[in-house]
Amino acid sequence: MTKTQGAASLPLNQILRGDCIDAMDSLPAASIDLIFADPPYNLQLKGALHRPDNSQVDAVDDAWDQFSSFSAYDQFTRAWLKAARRVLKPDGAIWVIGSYHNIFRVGTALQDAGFWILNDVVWRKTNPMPNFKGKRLTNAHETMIWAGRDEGSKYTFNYDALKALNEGVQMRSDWTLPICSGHEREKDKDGNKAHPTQKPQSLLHRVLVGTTRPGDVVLDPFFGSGTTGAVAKMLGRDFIGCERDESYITVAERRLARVRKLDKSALEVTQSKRAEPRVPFGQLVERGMLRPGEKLVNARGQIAKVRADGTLVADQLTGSIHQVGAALDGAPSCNGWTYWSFTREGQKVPIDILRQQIRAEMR
Amino acid sequence: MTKTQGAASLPLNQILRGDCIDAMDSLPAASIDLIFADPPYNLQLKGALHRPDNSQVDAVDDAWDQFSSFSAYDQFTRAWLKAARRVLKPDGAIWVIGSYHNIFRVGTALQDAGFWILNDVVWRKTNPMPNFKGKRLTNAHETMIWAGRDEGSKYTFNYDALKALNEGVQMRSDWTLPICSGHEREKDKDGNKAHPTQKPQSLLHRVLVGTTRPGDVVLDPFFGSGTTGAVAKMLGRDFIGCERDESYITVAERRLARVRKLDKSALEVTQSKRAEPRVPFGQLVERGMLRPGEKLVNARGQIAKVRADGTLVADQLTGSIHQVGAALDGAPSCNGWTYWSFTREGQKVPIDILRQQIRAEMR
DNA sequence: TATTCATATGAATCATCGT
DNA sequence: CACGATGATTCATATGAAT
Repeated sequence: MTKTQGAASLPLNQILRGDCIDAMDSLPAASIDLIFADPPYNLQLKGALHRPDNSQVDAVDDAWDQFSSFSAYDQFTRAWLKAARRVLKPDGAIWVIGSYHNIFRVGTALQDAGFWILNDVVWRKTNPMPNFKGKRLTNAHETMIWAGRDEGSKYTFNYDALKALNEGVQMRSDWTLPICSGHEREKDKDGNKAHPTQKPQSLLHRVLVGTTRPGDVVLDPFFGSGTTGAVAKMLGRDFIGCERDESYITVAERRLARVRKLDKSALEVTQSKRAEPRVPFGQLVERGMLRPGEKLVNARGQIAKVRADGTLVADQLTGSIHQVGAALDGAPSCNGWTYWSFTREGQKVPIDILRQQIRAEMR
Repeated sequence: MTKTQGAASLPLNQILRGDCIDAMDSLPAASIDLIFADPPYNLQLKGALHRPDNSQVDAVDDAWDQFSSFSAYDQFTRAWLKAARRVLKPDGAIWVIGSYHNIFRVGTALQDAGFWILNDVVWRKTNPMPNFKGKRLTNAHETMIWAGRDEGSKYTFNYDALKALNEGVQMRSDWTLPICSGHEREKDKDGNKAHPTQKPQSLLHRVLVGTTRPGDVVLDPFFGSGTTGAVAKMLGRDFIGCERDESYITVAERRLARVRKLDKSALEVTQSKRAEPRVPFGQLVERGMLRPGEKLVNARGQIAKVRADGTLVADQLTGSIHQVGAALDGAPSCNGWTYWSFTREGQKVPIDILRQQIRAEMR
């Protein structure tokens, strides 16, 4: 299918084979409404990584993620961004997703090329891979940059749609969503994951609902398994994908054939009521609601002292509020939140009151 | 107070007046354990912003946040990072906080200068300022970059303390904390906020508990209202601040005078097992806790026999508790201490229990 | 059918010390 | 510096078998 766009026409809802720069250069200038790009992250992993149970992590070690230096990665980034900028309409916008390995290079290149950053958005993963060796923090998020083509671009932003998606509260710059797994994950003929870094549809759903209109043309220069195309088709947007790996193209085409455009009623999303958020006891210390060194007391008048990392000490015992409570009672377990009290103005107050305060703030 | 550091001495727990580059250049090389930097964000705000109720937002429009171009900001960033890198110990690390206006420039400059990014950490604000005009997403987070001085730096990471702070679950790269407000916010003599961008103590608490040791020297090149110094003092770390604005120095010094160091027991945090002394398995045999010839068993019921020199035999296999365990599982490695159990009174007991007994005696 | 248990796995720059 | 030995280390889901 093609669409007349000014004097030229666009190869809509197709995957363009080969290098994305060549593919974008073949399109007319100022013809695209939105670009979503998931470029290589330049991970540069060294050796194999094993889980504590000795299973090996299936790492992203594909040739397409290998660059010889930051400088080589920058050159690559600036080249594809230049081609991307040419095909964008003056009021068009771009999203790029990445991790700390590459996102700072991408952000700098975007600003240097004249794009105007509108927000950086954090995708908080509900189920990230842990840090198996305990040497760093769990890498639990990825970063997306949303930018207009120019400082003055009149970008599309469906404020009320996103507010509705967020239970009537203005959508924030941090999005909590699970990684792509289960039925949603595309498999090859052996049942293995067909693409190492398939993005969840929920992420693209939010991007496209929030920053495109029905009938808009969305370009994805690194199409991969085709999540952008699948969600675009479902939401009644047109897409153009670029991909140089034939096996990914095969997977994406099979996937796209399965996708049906949603009717209006199906588009209405139902939000599940989220459970009460977990509040670590240490947060009461960090936030100064309890001082390190402060004394807590249980119903029998036994005392424990708070430490800077949110653990307690009582007699010879050390551990979490739950562990120390259980040990003092000789019980297998204990709810520390209701077990311990602190003192304010001569009154004993259960520490759970403080947790409730934090939860109230989080809402 | 000063501390002898090699041949030179450090102006500990003081605020150095003037430009931070000059101040850092006056310090000896390789003398600082950790740097926490909250540089200008280069916001480049245009006009005044009003809330829906027509009150005006008190914007960050200070002269110190004005740069003529991205290039000028980059030059500034690369200059202070160079000075910062010189004063860091080889195994030192740096934290830099910023927003999408500047953090991509900072991250690129860090990587180009040879720092090695360990994590990017998202500070999710529980109570961010909304987007009043409904033109973008609520800017609800800021980004921190944590980086070692070099790729191979043996940075400090108190994994177990952070895990304890997070209720026994590995700490993630997204931290949900409220902004600094209320009585924590430093006020000037008119009762107005004394600094436009004061950071919450909870943020620094987590940074310093997680990535410094008691007695470490923490440098903050953009000291401002002195949050880094206040939390460092409280946690028994030494600090050095740099600040060129006399009014901020006045505020910070008044604030620091109020802060009390926590007592020792409150400062102790959960220790890593790696810090425990190493106990050779042979010592269990020497001490008669296990007899030569005694049988050990793994989870699958496979048996190995203890020899007088502290090696094991199973089938044709001989070697350390780790080597025989790994070989039986066909695994690349194995922690023999948790892999093997012995029998006492009909009960299977992990041999690690015996190691813990020896360690308890050593204390 | 409901519940429990065991197993698999995800964009990861993932160890340290002594010889 | 290279190498070998020691030994520390995981969270949330999805899936499928067993009860």
